Amino acid sequence: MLSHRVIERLIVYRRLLRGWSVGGRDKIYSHELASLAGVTPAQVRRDIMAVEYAGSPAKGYDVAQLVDQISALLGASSSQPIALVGIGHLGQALMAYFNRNPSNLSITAAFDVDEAKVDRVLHGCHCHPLARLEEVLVERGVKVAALATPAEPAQEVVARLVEAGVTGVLNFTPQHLHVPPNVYVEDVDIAILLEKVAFFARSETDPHGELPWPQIPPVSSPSRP
Amino acid sequence: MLSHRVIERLIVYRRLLRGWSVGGRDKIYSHELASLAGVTPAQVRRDIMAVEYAGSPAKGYDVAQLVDQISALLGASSSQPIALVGIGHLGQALMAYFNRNPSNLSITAAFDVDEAKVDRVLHGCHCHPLARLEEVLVERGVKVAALATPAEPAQEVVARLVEAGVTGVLNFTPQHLHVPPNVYVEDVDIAILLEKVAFFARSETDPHGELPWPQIPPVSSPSRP
DNA sequence: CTATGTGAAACGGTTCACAGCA
DNA sequence: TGCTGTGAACCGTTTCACATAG
Repeated sequence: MLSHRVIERLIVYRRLLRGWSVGGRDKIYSHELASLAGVTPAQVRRDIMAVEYAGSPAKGYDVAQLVDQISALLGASSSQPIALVGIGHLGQALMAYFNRNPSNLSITAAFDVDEAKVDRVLHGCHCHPLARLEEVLVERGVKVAALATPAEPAQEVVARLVEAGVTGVLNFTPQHLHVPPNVYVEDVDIAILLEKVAFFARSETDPHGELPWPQIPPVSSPSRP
Repeated sequence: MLSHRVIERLIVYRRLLRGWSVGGRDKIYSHELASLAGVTPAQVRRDIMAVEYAGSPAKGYDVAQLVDQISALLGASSSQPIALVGIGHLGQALMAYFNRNPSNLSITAAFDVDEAKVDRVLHGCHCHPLARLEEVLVERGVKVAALATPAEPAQEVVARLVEAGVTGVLNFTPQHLHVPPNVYVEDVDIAILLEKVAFFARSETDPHGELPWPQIPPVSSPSRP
Protein backbone atom coordinates (compact mmCIF):
# COMPACT_ATOMS: atom_id res chain seq x y z
CA MET A 1 0.00 0.00 0.00
CA LEU A 2 2.60 2.59 0.98
CA SER A 3 5.66 2.06 -1.14
CA HIS A 4 9.18 3.12 -0.23
CA ARG A 5 9.16 5.82 -2.86
CA VAL A 6 5.94 7.38 -1.55
CA ILE A 7 7.16 7.39 2.05
CA GLU A 8 10.40 9.07 1.02
CA ARG A 9 8.59 11.82 -0.85
CA LEU A 10 6.05 12.38 1.92
CA ILE A 11 8.93 13.00 4.31
CA VAL A 12 10.40 15.48 1.85
CA TYR A 13 7.03 17.22 1.43
CA ARG A 14 6.60 17.54 5.18
CA ARG A 15 9.98 19.18 5.58
CA LEU A 16 9.26 21.60 2.73
CA LEU A 17 5.78 22.39 4.07
CA ARG A 18 7.19 23.19 7.51
CA GLY A 19 9.48 25.74 5.88
CA TRP A 20 6.77 27.16 3.64
CA SER A 21 5.97 30.83 4.12
CA VAL A 22 5.86 32.49 0.71
CA GLY A 23 4.12 35.83 1.24
CA GLY A 24 2.83 34.58 4.60
CA ARG A 25 0.39 32.26 2.81
CA ASP A 26 -0.86 29.24 4.74
CA LYS A 27 -2.03 27.46 1.59
CA ILE A 28 -0.06 25.76 -1.17
CA TYR A 29 -0.79 24.35 -4.65
CA SER A 30 0.45 21.02 -5.86
CA HIS A 31 2.59 22.67 -8.53
CA GLU A 32 4.30 24.85 -5.92
CA LEU A 33 5.15 21.90 -3.70
CA ALA A 34 6.18 19.94 -6.79
CA SER A 35 8.58 22.65 -7.87
CA LEU A 36 10.20 22.77 -4.45
CA ALA A 37 10.57 19.01 -4.30
CA GLY A 38 11.70 18.63 -7.89
CA VAL A 39 8.85 16.35 -8.96
CA THR A 40 5.73 16.76 -11.13
CA PRO A 41 2.45 18.18 -9.81
CA ALA A 42 0.67 14.94 -10.72
CA GLN A 43 3.16 13.07 -8.57
CA VAL A 44 2.41 15.33 -5.62
CA ARG A 45 -1.35 14.86 -5.95
CA ARG A 46 -0.96 11.09 -6.32
CA ASP A 47 1.23 10.95 -3.20
CA ILE A 48 -1.20 13.06 -1.19
CA MET A 49 -3.93 10.54 -2.08
CA ALA A 50 -2.10 8.20 0.31
CA VAL A 51 -2.74 10.48 3.28
CA GLU A 52 -6.25 11.04 4.52
CA TYR A 53 -6.63 14.62 3.40
CA ALA A 54 -8.28 16.45 0.52
CA GLY A 55 -7.36 19.92 -0.68
CA SER A 56 -9.68 22.39 -2.30
CA PRO A 57 -9.43 23.14 -6.02
CA ALA A 58 -9.93 26.78 -5.23
CA LYS A 59 -7.29 27.34 -2.60
CA GLY A 60 -5.00 24.32 -2.80
CA TYR A 61 -3.86 22.50 0.34
CA ASP A 62 -3.89 23.91 3.85
CA VAL A 63 -0.25 23.66 4.87
CA ALA A 64 -0.76 23.06 8.59
CA GLN A 65 -3.45 20.42 8.08
CA LEU A 66 -1.43 18.67 5.41
CA VAL A 67 1.60 18.52 7.70
CA ASP A 68 -0.56 17.06 10.45
CA GLN A 69 -2.07 14.43 8.18
CA ILE A 70 1.30 13.39 6.77
CA SER A 71 2.63 13.14 10.32
CA ALA A 72 -0.37 11.05 11.31
CA LEU A 73 0.37 8.67 8.46
CA LEU A 74 4.09 8.49 9.18
CA GLY A 75 3.32 7.96 12.86
CA ALA A 76 5.37 8.44 16.04
CA SER A 77 6.07 12.13 15.77
CA SER A 78 7.46 12.01 19.30
CA SER A 79 11.21 11.99 19.56
CA GLN A 80 12.79 8.68 18.70
CA PRO A 81 16.27 7.71 19.92
CA ILE A 82 18.89 6.70 17.35
CA ALA A 83 22.11 4.81 18.02
CA LEU A 84 25.31 5.39 16.10
CA VAL A 85 28.06 2.81 15.74
CA GLY A 86 31.40 4.10 14.52
CA ILE A 87 32.62 7.51 15.59
CA GLY A 88 34.88 8.33 12.67
CA HIS A 89 34.53 11.42 10.53
CA LEU A 90 31.26 10.16 9.10
CA GLY A 91 29.84 9.34 12.50
CA GLN A 92 30.77 12.76 13.79
CA ALA A 93 29.21 14.33 10.72
CA LEU A 94 25.96 12.58 11.61
CA MET A 95 26.12 13.67 15.24
CA ALA A 96 26.90 17.25 14.29
CA TYR A 97 24.08 17.34 11.74
CA PHE A 98 21.34 15.97 13.97
CA ASN A 99 22.54 18.09 16.83
CA ARG A 100 22.44 21.30 14.78
CA ASN A 101 19.11 20.61 13.06
CA PRO A 102 16.93 19.16 15.81
CA SER A 103 14.13 17.07 14.28
CA ASN A 104 12.06 14.35 15.89
CA LEU A 105 15.10 12.11 15.52
CA SER A 106 18.12 12.48 17.75
CA ILE A 107 21.29 10.48 18.08
CA THR A 108 21.35 9.68 21.78
CA ALA A 109 24.07 7.04 22.00
CA ALA A 110 27.28 6.49 20.08
CA PHE A 111 29.67 3.53 20.16
CA ASP A 112 33.24 2.88 19.10
CA VAL A 113 35.99 0.40 19.81
CA ASP A 114 38.59 3.17 20.08
CA GLU A 115 39.24 3.75 23.79
CA ALA A 116 40.35 7.33 23.09
CA LYS A 117 36.89 8.30 21.82
CA VAL A 118 34.97 6.58 24.55
CA ASP A 119 33.28 8.04 27.67
CA ARG A 120 33.30 11.54 26.33
CA VAL A 121 30.51 13.75 25.05
CA LEU A 122 30.78 14.66 21.36
CA HIS A 123 28.26 16.99 19.75
CA GLY A 124 25.96 16.55 22.70
CA CYS A 125 26.06 12.80 22.52
CA HIS A 126 27.63 10.37 24.95
CA CYS A 127 30.17 7.92 23.47
CA HIS A 128 30.18 4.41 24.88
CA PRO A 129 32.58 1.51 24.40
CA LEU A 130 31.27 -0.99 21.86
CA ALA A 131 31.23 -3.63 24.58
CA ARG A 132 28.28 -1.92 26.25
CA LEU A 133 26.19 -1.84 23.05
CA GLU A 134 23.41 -4.25 24.06
CA GLU A 135 23.17 -2.86 27.57
CA VAL A 136 22.63 0.75 26.49
CA LEU A 137 20.33 -0.06 23.56
CA VAL A 138 18.00 -2.22 25.59
CA GLU A 139 17.97 0.27 28.46
CA ARG A 140 16.95 3.12 26.16
CA GLY A 141 14.68 1.07 23.90
CA VAL A 142 16.57 2.07 20.76
CA LYS A 143 15.04 0.64 17.59
CA VAL A 144 17.04 2.49 14.91
CA ALA A 145 20.79 2.57 14.31
CA ALA A 146 23.22 4.19 11.90
CA LEU A 147 26.17 2.00 11.01
CA ALA A 148 29.32 3.96 10.16
CA THR A 149 32.08 1.50 10.94
CA PRO A 150 34.64 0.06 8.52
CA ALA A 151 33.34 -2.80 6.36
CA GLU A 152 34.95 -5.68 8.23
CA PRO A 153 33.09 -5.59 11.56
CA ALA A 154 29.78 -4.54 9.96
CA GLN A 155 28.07 -7.95 9.87
CA GLU A 156 29.08 -8.77 13.41
CA VAL A 157 27.89 -5.39 14.68
CA VAL A 158 24.55 -5.59 12.91
CA ALA A 159 23.98 -9.03 14.42
CA ARG A 160 24.46 -7.52 17.86
CA LEU A 161 22.18 -4.60 17.00
CA VAL A 162 19.44 -6.98 15.93
CA GLU A 163 19.94 -9.04 19.05
CA ALA A 164 19.44 -5.87 21.09
CA GLY A 165 16.09 -5.18 19.41
CA VAL A 166 17.00 -2.84 16.55
CA THR A 167 14.62 -3.15 13.57
CA GLY A 168 15.97 -0.42 11.29
CA VAL A 169 19.54 0.18 10.14
CA LEU A 170 21.05 2.92 8.01
CA ASN A 171 24.13 1.21 6.59
CA PHE A 172 26.99 3.40 5.35
CA THR A 173 29.22 0.35 5.03
CA PRO A 174 29.97 -1.21 1.62
CA GLN A 175 29.04 -4.56 3.15
CA HIS A 176 25.79 -6.25 2.19
CA LEU A 177 24.21 -7.08 5.54
CA HIS A 178 22.34 -10.27 6.35
CA VAL A 179 19.44 -9.61 8.72
CA PRO A 180 16.22 -11.40 9.65
CA PRO A 181 13.19 -10.48 7.52
CA ASN A 182 11.68 -8.22 10.18
CA VAL A 183 14.63 -5.82 10.06
CA TYR A 184 14.79 -3.00 7.53
CA VAL A 185 18.19 -2.02 6.11
CA GLU A 186 18.82 1.05 3.97
CA ASP A 187 22.19 1.04 2.22
CA VAL A 188 24.07 4.24 1.46
CA ASP A 189 27.22 3.35 -0.42
CA ILE A 190 28.97 6.65 -1.01
CA ALA A 191 31.78 5.21 -3.11
CA ILE A 192 29.27 3.60 -5.47
CA LEU A 193 27.29 6.82 -5.69
CA LEU A 194 30.38 8.84 -6.57
CA GLU A 195 31.32 6.36 -9.27
CA LYS A 196 27.79 6.58 -10.62
CA VAL A 197 27.98 10.37 -10.73
CA ALA A 198 31.35 10.15 -12.47
CA PHE A 199 29.84 7.84 -15.09
CA PHE A 200 26.88 10.08 -15.86
CA ALA A 201 29.11 13.14 -15.77
CA ARG A 202 31.10 11.56 -18.59
CA SER A 203 28.06 10.56 -20.60
CA GLU A 204 26.57 14.04 -20.47
CA THR A 205 27.88 16.20 -23.28
CA ASP A 206 29.61 19.32 -22.07
CA PRO A 207 28.56 22.21 -24.33
CA HIS A 208 31.37 24.70 -24.31
CA GLY A 209 29.64 28.03 -24.56
CA GLU A 210 26.36 27.65 -22.76
CA LEU A 211 23.26 29.69 -22.16
CA PRO A 212 21.96 30.79 -18.79
CA TRP A 213 19.48 28.28 -17.37
CA PRO A 214 16.61 28.77 -14.91
CA GLN A 215 18.56 28.65 -11.66
CA ILE A 216 15.64 29.60 -9.51
CA PRO A 217 12.47 29.11 -11.53
CA PRO A 218 9.57 31.07 -10.07
CA VAL A 219 7.90 28.80 -7.54
CA SER A 220 4.46 29.90 -8.69
CA SER A 221 4.85 28.77 -12.31
CA PRO A 222 3.42 25.36 -13.14
CA SER A 223 6.39 23.29 -14.32
CA ARG A 224 5.60 20.99 -17.21
CA PRO A 225 8.78 19.04 -18.01
CA MET B 1 19.47 1.86 -22.86
CA LEU B 2 21.52 1.67 -19.66
CA SER B 3 19.33 2.67 -16.78
CA HIS B 4 20.56 4.19 -13.53
CA ARG B 5 19.79 1.01 -11.62
CA VAL B 6 21.81 -1.16 -14.00
CA ILE B 7 24.84 1.16 -13.87
CA GLU B 8 24.71 1.17 -10.08
CA ARG B 9 24.64 -2.61 -9.88
CA LEU B 10 27.39 -3.06 -12.47
CA ILE B 11 29.64 -0.86 -10.33
CA VAL B 12 28.78 -3.03 -7.33
CA TYR B 13 29.46 -6.21 -9.29
CA ARG B 14 32.85 -4.92 -10.43
CA ARG B 15 33.91 -4.15 -6.89
CA LEU B 16 32.79 -7.58 -5.69
CA LEU B 17 34.48 -9.34 -8.60
CA ARG B 18 37.76 -7.56 -7.88
CA GLY B 19 37.62 -8.95 -4.36
CA TRP B 20 36.56 -12.44 -5.48
CA SER B 21 38.93 -15.25 -4.58
CA VAL B 22 36.90 -18.09 -3.09
CA GLY B 23 39.18 -21.12 -3.15
CA GLY B 24 41.42 -19.36 -5.63
CA ARG B 25 38.78 -19.78 -8.35
CA ASP B 26 38.89 -17.36 -11.27
CA LYS B 27 35.33 -18.19 -12.34
CA ILE B 28 32.01 -17.25 -10.78
CA TYR B 29 28.36 -18.24 -11.21
CA SER B 30 25.51 -15.78 -11.38
CA HIS B 31 24.05 -17.08 -8.13
CA GLU B 32 27.33 -16.54 -6.31
CA LEU B 33 27.65 -12.95 -7.48
CA ALA B 34 23.95 -12.47 -6.75
CA SER B 35 24.36 -13.67 -3.19
CA LEU B 36 27.26 -11.30 -2.58
CA ALA B 37 25.40 -8.34 -4.06
CA GLY B 38 22.08 -9.16 -2.39
CA VAL B 39 20.09 -9.52 -5.62
CA THR B 40 18.60 -12.44 -7.55
CA PRO B 41 20.62 -14.56 -10.00
CA ALA B 42 18.22 -13.59 -12.80
CA GLN B 43 18.97 -9.95 -12.06
CA VAL B 44 22.70 -10.56 -12.38
CA ARG B 45 22.32 -12.34 -15.71
CA ARG B 46 20.02 -9.63 -17.02
CA ASP B 47 22.49 -6.92 -15.97
CA ILE B 48 25.41 -8.75 -17.58
CA MET B 49 23.44 -8.79 -20.84
CA ALA B 50 24.16 -5.05 -20.96
CA VAL B 51 27.91 -5.62 -21.16
CA GLU B 52 29.40 -7.25 -24.22
CA TYR B 53 30.36 -10.52 -22.62
CA ALA B 54 28.95 -14.03 -22.49
CA GLY B 55 29.70 -16.59 -19.82
CA SER B 56 29.73 -20.32 -20.28
CA PRO B 57 26.95 -22.47 -18.86
CA ALA B 58 29.57 -24.98 -17.79
CA LYS B 59 31.97 -22.76 -15.91
CA GLY B 60 30.10 -19.53 -15.29
CA TYR B 61 31.74 -16.16 -15.88
CA ASP B 62 35.48 -15.56 -16.12
CA VAL B 63 36.06 -13.01 -13.37
CA ALA B 64 38.94 -11.10 -14.99
CA GLN B 65 37.22 -10.86 -18.36
CA LEU B 66 33.94 -9.80 -16.81
CA VAL B 67 35.69 -7.04 -14.85
CA ASP B 68 37.36 -5.84 -18.03
CA GLN B 69 34.11 -5.81 -19.98
CA ILE B 70 32.23 -3.97 -17.25
CA SER B 71 35.06 -1.45 -17.09
CA ALA B 72 34.92 -1.05 -20.86
CA LEU B 73 31.21 -0.29 -20.63
CA LEU B 74 31.60 2.10 -17.70
CA GLY B 75 34.49 3.81 -19.51
CA ALA B 76 37.36 5.98 -18.31
CA SER B 77 39.06 3.61 -15.92
CA SER B 78 41.94 6.07 -15.70
CA SER B 79 41.99 8.17 -12.58
CA GLN B 80 39.44 10.95 -12.55
CA PRO B 81 39.81 14.03 -10.35
CA ILE B 82 36.98 14.93 -7.98
CA ALA B 83 36.42 18.26 -6.29
CA LEU B 84 34.94 18.64 -2.83
CA VAL B 85 33.16 21.74 -1.60
CA GLY B 86 32.65 22.00 2.15
CA ILE B 87 35.30 20.69 4.52
CA GLY B 88 33.13 19.92 7.53
CA HIS B 89 32.93 16.54 9.18
CA LEU B 90 31.21 15.05 6.15
CA GLY B 91 33.75 16.50 3.75
CA GLN B 92 36.59 15.13 5.83
CA ALA B 93 34.88 11.77 5.95
CA LEU B 94 34.86 11.74 2.14
CA MET B 95 38.52 12.76 1.93
CA ALA B 96 39.54 10.14 4.49
CA TYR B 97 37.56 7.42 2.75
CA PHE B 98 38.84 8.02 -0.77
CA ASN B 99 42.34 8.48 0.56
CA ARG B 100 42.28 5.19 2.46
CA ASN B 101 40.62 3.11 -0.26
CA PRO B 102 42.29 4.31 -3.44
CA SER B 103 40.02 3.64 -6.43
CA ASN B 104 40.05 5.22 -9.85
CA LEU B 105 38.43 8.24 -8.23
CA SER B 106 40.39 10.61 -6.02
CA ILE B 107 39.47 13.84 -4.34
CA THR B 108 42.19 16.17 -5.56
CA ALA B 109 40.89 19.56 -4.52
CA ALA B 110 38.81 20.74 -1.59
CA PHE B 111 37.23 24.13 -0.96
CA ASP B 112 35.81 25.98 2.02
CA VAL B 113 35.00 29.52 3.05
CA ASP B 114 36.57 29.03 6.49
CA GLU B 115 40.00 30.67 6.42
CA ALA B 116 41.23 28.38 9.19
CA LYS B 117 40.83 25.29 7.01
CA VAL B 118 42.35 26.77 3.90
CA ASP B 119 45.84 26.33 2.40
CA ARG B 120 46.52 23.20 4.40
CA VAL B 121 46.70 19.56 3.33
CA LEU B 122 44.03 17.33 4.90
CA HIS B 123 43.99 13.59 4.22
CA GLY B 124 46.40 14.09 1.33
CA CYS B 125 44.24 16.73 -0.28
CA HIS B 126 44.98 20.43 -0.65
CA CYS B 127 42.32 22.81 0.72
CA HIS B 128 41.69 25.99 -1.26
CA PRO B 129 39.65 29.07 -0.45
CA LEU B 130 36.25 28.98 -2.12
CA ALA B 131 37.16 32.12 -4.04
CA ARG B 132 39.62 30.15 -6.16
CA LEU B 133 37.03 27.49 -7.13
CA GLU B 134 36.75 28.24 -10.87
CA GLU B 135 40.49 28.76 -11.26
CA VAL B 136 41.47 25.39 -9.77
CA LEU B 137 38.66 23.40 -11.39
CA VAL B 138 39.37 24.67 -14.89
CA GLU B 139 43.12 24.22 -14.44
CA ARG B 140 42.68 20.57 -13.42
CA GLY B 141 39.80 19.79 -15.75
CA VAL B 142 37.57 18.61 -12.92
CA LYS B 143 34.18 17.35 -14.12
CA VAL B 144 32.77 15.81 -10.92
CA ALA B 145 32.15 17.44 -7.55
CA ALA B 146 30.84 16.44 -4.15
CA LEU B 147 28.80 19.13 -2.44
CA ALA B 148 28.97 18.97 1.37
CA THR B 149 28.21 22.54 2.39
CA PRO B 150 25.26 23.77 4.47
CA ALA B 151 22.00 24.12 2.55
CA GLU B 152 22.01 27.88 2.14
CA PRO B 153 24.97 28.41 -0.21
CA ALA B 154 24.32 25.17 -2.16
CA GLN B 155 22.53 26.66 -5.17
CA GLU B 156 25.07 29.44 -5.56
CA VAL B 157 27.98 27.00 -5.30
CA VAL B 158 26.51 24.57 -7.81
CA ALA B 159 26.02 27.42 -10.27
CA ARG B 160 29.72 28.20 -9.99
CA LEU B 161 30.62 24.53 -10.35
CA VAL B 162 28.58 24.28 -13.53
CA GLU B 163 30.13 27.48 -14.82
CA ALA B 164 33.56 25.91 -14.27
CA GLY B 165 32.63 22.89 -16.41
CA VAL B 166 31.38 20.37 -13.84
CA THR B 167 28.80 17.94 -15.29
CA GLY B 168 28.24 15.64 -12.32
CA VAL B 169 27.40 16.55 -8.72
CA LEU B 170 26.95 14.38 -5.65
CA ASN B 171 24.71 16.54 -3.48
CA PHE B 172 24.67 15.92 0.28
CA THR B 173 22.70 19.10 0.83
CA PRO B 174 18.95 18.98 1.55
CA GLN B 175 18.54 21.62 -1.16
CA HIS B 176 16.99 20.67 -4.48
CA LEU B 177 19.49 22.01 -7.02
CA HIS B 178 18.59 23.66 -10.29
CA VAL B 179 21.07 22.81 -13.02
CA PRO B 180 21.08 22.82 -16.83
CA PRO B 181 19.89 19.59 -18.47
CA ASN B 182 23.41 18.42 -19.34
CA VAL B 183 24.43 18.22 -15.67
CA TYR B 184 23.73 15.11 -13.61
CA VAL B 185 22.89 15.52 -9.92
CA GLU B 186 22.65 12.66 -7.45
CA ASP B 187 20.99 13.61 -4.17
CA VAL B 188 21.94 11.95 -0.88
CA ASP B 189 19.70 13.35 1.84
CA ILE B 190 20.84 11.65 5.00
CA ALA B 191 18.17 13.16 7.23
CA ILE B 192 15.43 11.88 4.91
CA LEU B 193 17.03 8.44 4.78
CA LEU B 194 17.18 8.22 8.56
CA GLU B 195 13.53 9.22 8.86
CA LYS B 196 12.66 6.58 6.28
CA VAL B 197 14.55 3.93 8.24
CA ALA B 198 12.82 5.04 11.43
CA PHE B 199 9.45 4.69 9.71
CA PHE B 200 10.08 1.17 8.43
CA ALA B 201 11.68 0.19 11.72
CA ARG B 202 8.36 1.06 13.38
CA SER B 203 6.26 -0.78 10.82
CA GLU B 204 8.28 -3.97 11.10
CA THR B 205 7.00 -6.13 13.93
CA ASP B 206 9.61 -6.86 16.57
CA PRO B 207 9.27 -10.52 17.60
CA HIS B 208 10.59 -10.79 21.10
CA GLY B 209 12.16 -14.20 21.26
CA GLU B 210 13.61 -14.81 17.84
CA LEU B 211 15.32 -17.62 16.03
CA PRO B 212 18.81 -17.50 14.60
CA TRP B 213 18.75 -16.40 10.95
CA PRO B 214 21.23 -17.08 8.13
CA GLN B 215 23.81 -14.43 8.98
CA ILE B 216 26.31 -15.60 6.41
CA PRO B 217 24.52 -17.87 3.98
CA PRO B 218 26.97 -20.10 2.08
CA VAL B 219 27.97 -18.15 -1.04
CA SER B 220 27.73 -21.29 -3.13
CA SER B 221 24.08 -22.03 -2.40
CA PRO B 222 21.56 -20.77 -4.96
CA SER B 223 19.39 -18.30 -3.06
CA ARG B 224 15.75 -18.34 -3.99
CA PRO B 225 13.99 -15.56 -2.06
C1' DC C 1 -11.07 29.25 -15.88
C1' DT C 2 -7.82 26.81 -12.77
C1' DA C 3 -6.84 23.25 -9.52
C1' DT C 4 -7.94 18.82 -7.39
C1' DG C 5 -8.90 13.66 -7.41
C1' DT C 6 -8.56 9.59 -9.95
C1' DG C 7 -9.40 5.76 -13.50
C1' DA C 8 -6.78 4.22 -17.16
C1' DA C 9 -2.87 4.05 -20.08
C1' DA C 10 2.06 4.07 -20.53
C1' DC C 11 6.44 3.13 -18.90
C1' DG C 12 10.33 0.78 -16.77
C1' DG C 13 12.17 -2.68 -14.09
C1' DT C 14 12.09 -7.43 -12.26
C1' DT C 15 11.01 -12.11 -12.43
C1' DC C 16 9.58 -16.25 -14.78
C1' DA C 17 10.27 -19.99 -17.54
C1' DC C 18 12.33 -22.34 -20.95
C1' DA C 19 15.46 -23.15 -25.07
C1' DG C 20 20.19 -24.24 -25.83
C1' DC C 21 24.51 -25.84 -24.65
C1' DA C 22 28.70 -27.91 -22.27
C1' DT D 1 22.53 -32.23 -15.06
C1' DG D 2 23.12 -27.32 -14.08
C1' DC D 3 24.23 -23.38 -15.97
C1' DT D 4 23.58 -19.18 -19.27
C1' DG D 5 20.83 -16.08 -22.37
C1' DT D 6 16.47 -14.18 -23.27
C1' DG D 7 11.45 -13.55 -24.86
C1' DA D 8 7.45 -12.89 -22.39
C1' DA D 9 4.74 -12.16 -18.40
C1' DC D 10 4.36 -9.63 -14.38
C1' DC D 11 4.36 -5.85 -11.21
C1' DG D 12 4.99 -1.29 -9.33
C1' DT D 13 5.39 3.51 -10.50
C1' DT D 14 4.55 7.57 -13.19
C1' DT D 15 2.02 10.15 -16.34
C1' DC D 16 -2.04 11.26 -18.91
C1' DA D 17 -6.46 12.95 -19.38
C1' DC D 18 -10.71 14.06 -17.86
C1' DA D 19 -14.67 14.45 -14.56
C1' DT D 20 -15.69 17.54 -10.86
C1' DA D 21 -15.91 21.64 -8.02
C1' DG D 22 -15.25 26.36 -6.46
